[in-house]
Amino acid sequence: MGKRKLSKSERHQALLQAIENDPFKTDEELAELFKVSIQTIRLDRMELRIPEVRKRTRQLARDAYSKVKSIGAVDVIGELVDVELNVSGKSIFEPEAGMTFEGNNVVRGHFIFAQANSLAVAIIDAEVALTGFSHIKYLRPVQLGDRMVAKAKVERAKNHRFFVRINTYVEDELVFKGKFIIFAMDDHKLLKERDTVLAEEE
Amino acid sequence: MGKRKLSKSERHQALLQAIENDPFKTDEELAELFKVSIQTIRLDRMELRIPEVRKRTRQLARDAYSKVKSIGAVDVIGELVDVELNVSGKSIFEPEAGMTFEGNNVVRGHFIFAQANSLAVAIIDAEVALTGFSHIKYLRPVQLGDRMVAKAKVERAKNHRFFVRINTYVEDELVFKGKFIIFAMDDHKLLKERDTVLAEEE
DNA sequence: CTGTTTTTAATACCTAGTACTAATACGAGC
DNA sequence: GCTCGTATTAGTACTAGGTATTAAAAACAG
Repeated sequence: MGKRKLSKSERHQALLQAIENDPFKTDEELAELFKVSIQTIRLDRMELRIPEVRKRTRQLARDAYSKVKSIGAVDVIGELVDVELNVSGKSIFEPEAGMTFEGNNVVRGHFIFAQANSLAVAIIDAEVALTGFSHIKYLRPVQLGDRMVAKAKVERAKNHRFFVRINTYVEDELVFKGKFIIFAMDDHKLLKERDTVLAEEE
Repeated sequence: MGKRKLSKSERHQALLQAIENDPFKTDEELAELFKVSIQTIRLDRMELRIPEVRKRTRQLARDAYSKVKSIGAVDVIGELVDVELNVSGKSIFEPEAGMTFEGNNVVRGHFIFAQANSLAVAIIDAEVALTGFSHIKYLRPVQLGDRMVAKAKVERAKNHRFFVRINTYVEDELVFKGKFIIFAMDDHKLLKERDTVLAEEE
């Protein structure tokens, strides 16, 4: 695999990736991985505003714990513009304070995800939609104050399944991309019933 | 609320509770909470085999991340004995190494949960069962080598919803209790379809 | 070859602990 | 009262995984 020495910006990209798919790595491990000193990794993290491993994992734990993970339950994140049902759509979202990591101004990934997810669901003409997803990629960190534009395109539709591609941009720079599979359901009695039962059980 | 000084064992109980519903508390915060010194808290944690806050949260993060939380996907945890379909059941489970927290021998909660969940699902006579749950309580830590006996009783059944109470014991001492709601479904085409589609999308 | 950027090094400090030793307080029985 | 044993608190040395800062060395670009 890639052995030649990476440039700073290449390393930054690789670092974002590496931490994305294993947030538990310490600076020491990352330094070994990229064959640079620990200090270099720390500088990189500063520039990329990536918090230390303990804060990263604490945040992960908190997210999971406080069930903010009920992303599916969020109504709509972002303002819808240009919706052509079952074909394409666009949404604009400006993250607010409280959506960032402690201290710095980098927007937490699941809000970016949530905007994309909301849009994917919104453009499908169905009463109830379930999402499956794959090939999600966060390309650059998004800052507080950035204006996120998500664009959706339905690539295929088969039976009641829609394959939707979402690209999210900040000032024409791609920050996120993902493929979503939306299941449109008419018969949604089951889900509704489940919710009401859970509610009735206090 | 409870102001009088707690005895050691009372404090131990309270400590388990406190950490259960906020695993992010540091020893310092716990010490303030119980009006004892940090050292006392540390001694308590030792005795109860509760790891430090950083390990607790790292574990939480890992659990959430590695989606071992796909507990629903686990086939069956524990050996079924005495099953009377749609009425009651019992299962026996002896946790193995690897199901404990790093270092000490305390069994991780989701295995206890998984046994209960498995049993609840198993005693319901249906092709596919979805679980909703509530009122879960871990009462005492379970050690490696403990033999966990889970007992299930169907309390109510309405339409295709079953309300199941599970109590888990170690040597006749209650270690876990929970109420589960099981949704029995005949028409499980949707779920199956969802899986095959996700698989076909590599 | 000089100037700038990038990388590495070195140091002091921080949090939230472990591991250990030692001193003190508290209650029960006599 | 005093004494024994448990419970609690105190104190010290050490650890991981950092932050923050200053300074030196290396790499590269014109």
